[in-house]
Amino acid sequence: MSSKKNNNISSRSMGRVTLSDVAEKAGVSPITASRALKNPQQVSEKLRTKIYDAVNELGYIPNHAARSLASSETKIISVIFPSLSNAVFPDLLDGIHDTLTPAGYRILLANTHYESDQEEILVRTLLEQSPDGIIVTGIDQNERTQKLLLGAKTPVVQIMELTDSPIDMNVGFSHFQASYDLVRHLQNAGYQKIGFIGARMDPRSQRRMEGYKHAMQDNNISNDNYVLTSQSHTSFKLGAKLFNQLFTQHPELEAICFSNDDLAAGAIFECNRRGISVPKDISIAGFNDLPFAEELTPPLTTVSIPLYEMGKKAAEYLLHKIVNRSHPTPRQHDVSYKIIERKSTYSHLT
Amino acid sequence: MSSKKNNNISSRSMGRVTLSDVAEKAGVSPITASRALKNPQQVSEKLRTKIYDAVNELGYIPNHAARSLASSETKIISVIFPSLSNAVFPDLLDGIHDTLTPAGYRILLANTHYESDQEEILVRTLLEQSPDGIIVTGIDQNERTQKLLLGAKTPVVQIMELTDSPIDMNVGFSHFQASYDLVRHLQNAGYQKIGFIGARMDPRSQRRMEGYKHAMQDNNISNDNYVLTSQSHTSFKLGAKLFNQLFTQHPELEAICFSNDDLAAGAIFECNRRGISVPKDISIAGFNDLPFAEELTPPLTTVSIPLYEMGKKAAEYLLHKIVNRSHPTPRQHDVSYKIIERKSTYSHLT
DNA sequence: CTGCCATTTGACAGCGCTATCATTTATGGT
DNA sequence: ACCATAAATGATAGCGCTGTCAAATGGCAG
Repeated sequence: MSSKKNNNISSRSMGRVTLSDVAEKAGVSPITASRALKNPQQVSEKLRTKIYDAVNELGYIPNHAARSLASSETKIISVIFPSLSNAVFPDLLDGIHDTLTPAGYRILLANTHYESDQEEILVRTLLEQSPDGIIVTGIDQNERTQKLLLGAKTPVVQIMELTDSPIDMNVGFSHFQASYDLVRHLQNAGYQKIGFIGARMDPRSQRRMEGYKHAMQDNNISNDNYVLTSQSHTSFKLGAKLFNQLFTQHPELEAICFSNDDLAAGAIFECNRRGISVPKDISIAGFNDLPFAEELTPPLTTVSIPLYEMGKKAAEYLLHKIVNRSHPTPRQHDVSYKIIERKSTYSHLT
Repeated sequence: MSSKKNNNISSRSMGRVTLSDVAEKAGVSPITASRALKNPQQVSEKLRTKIYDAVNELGYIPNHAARSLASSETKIISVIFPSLSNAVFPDLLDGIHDTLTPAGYRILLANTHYESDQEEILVRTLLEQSPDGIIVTGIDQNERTQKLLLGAKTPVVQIMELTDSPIDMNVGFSHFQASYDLVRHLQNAGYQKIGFIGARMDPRSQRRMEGYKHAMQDNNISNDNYVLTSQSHTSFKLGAKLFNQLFTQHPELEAICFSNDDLAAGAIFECNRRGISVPKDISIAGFNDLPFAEELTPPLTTVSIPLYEMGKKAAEYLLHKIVNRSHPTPRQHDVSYKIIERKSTYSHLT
């Protein structure tokens, strides 16, 4: 009765319930059972019911590896982030997840810890899964990584930043422009001596710093001594430390832009502890508009990024290319940003 | 020259470079090439070099699906979390990731958004990948989910909480006990009228509330009116709102325990805004010891959880079972917790 | 009742890799 | 030199599923 190999379960098969078992139980051929699951409308209702019953009775669970091998579709999207502890990435991931999961895709996640060698290794191992799409962070993949990605002929979205020559597709915003705009905004509000504090100095932090520098130059008040950076990992404590360092050295500073909200919040906490009044004694601005930004005392002026939307858009771009076999036009999407002015800066106006 | 099918590339194969191509180029049989990649020490150095050269020259990337199908090993671990925006999970995930990635495993991530029907669906789809292991959050999987998990004969770790009857393995700590201890600690410090504020009220929040209630009962000063919960999603704003509600109604309260740091921080922010002195007018305690807890004004008394370690341990348990085909003894690991006393509570002592 | 089309079902082969077992070649002790 | 043992290589046969194409079935006009 049962298929020839069922009698002596081989060590390889592990006794798993297969589609053939289901088909046999339902009295149809395996291929019909397959269709009943993948394209139900192609199978008469009578057989379909029988097959579904058999599936439930046997507790059949499809084998994804076999399906992928046969159809060269994996329904897997690989996502490579530089970090998870940085709160922007969980938000981004949520957007990606909520778009892909309903479409039947699963997410394979990897974390480079901001090391670009890691990125190459991870891209390589993730490509072994032949994912149907890949999302990578930033636009600074090294050449070999780019070649790998290109060679895989898999849809790719570079996320977070904007580039004129995407590997494939691109969803993000200009960190340079955002930072530039923020500084110009402060300048228009009357600030002149503005400092910059950054940590980790990954490519995006770098570009924010460049935005700051250009804005200062364009206003003819650039001063390299007003810039302080650290290679250390971002934290509240580091924000406090760097703030103390820069502000002690340059008490003439009127405002400081931080490369992210965590550092800025650390500085505000420190000011509260030391009795330095923000924004009267010093104004402070952050970047990202994390949830705590508006809760600080004083609330933090910062740049808001539509992270969840960015994740959604990136996922949609992938799905578009998977379905239509060609990317949406344009292949680049600018999600933009918004300068959020709060009490940590606007004293000079009044 | 080339293998029989190479001439007319079939529509299915998509012209991918296969192991046979590598073998042919290196002048060996496919199986030897396979070994050179998986168990290099089994192949003579001479052939190994040839094979590696061929791999590089052709840009060969192994097909994971084929490997899984043939070996019934997927090198995939599925992780199911209820949320990513809750900051505890990224930390946990980092610990998992950093343990599994060096061991050659990849992470398939899914997010239930705290919906238990979602959990069942996700478990089902993730099982289709035949993961080599699964990590699920909490111990309250519904019966069908448990059966699925059990039937899959895959190593499973339930994480975050402790249970006497794990599906397979269990790494976590007792939320009940942690909360109980925190309240007893406050009582020992002289507090009597202690309130509790909770949100989202997932199983872990529930158990923390139970811990609070039992500690109050054991001290014979239990009062149901001192408990306020909401089904809404946790946020700073909600913490502030619930705090206002409870404290207005019960100004006699001396301390309030919050089900997590976010709510507690929201309350502290609100107190700062309203000029309520913490801990003089009201003491506040949180849960989780997120990075911002010690930076608040005043710093927050809370319960510290070794999240990264918990993730690591869970991953190690999986690896142990995968390698040894039996779970570590004991199959349960208590990562414990630590009560962190900070300025938001200890005024009564002095 | 025949013939034509659309719909439903099935047979076959193969996706790319590895477990298993058989075979060949090198190693070393007497 | 011999044979016993170990190490290196290969042939075969699937893993579980689906693409492709062929066969069977049903419906209906003439």
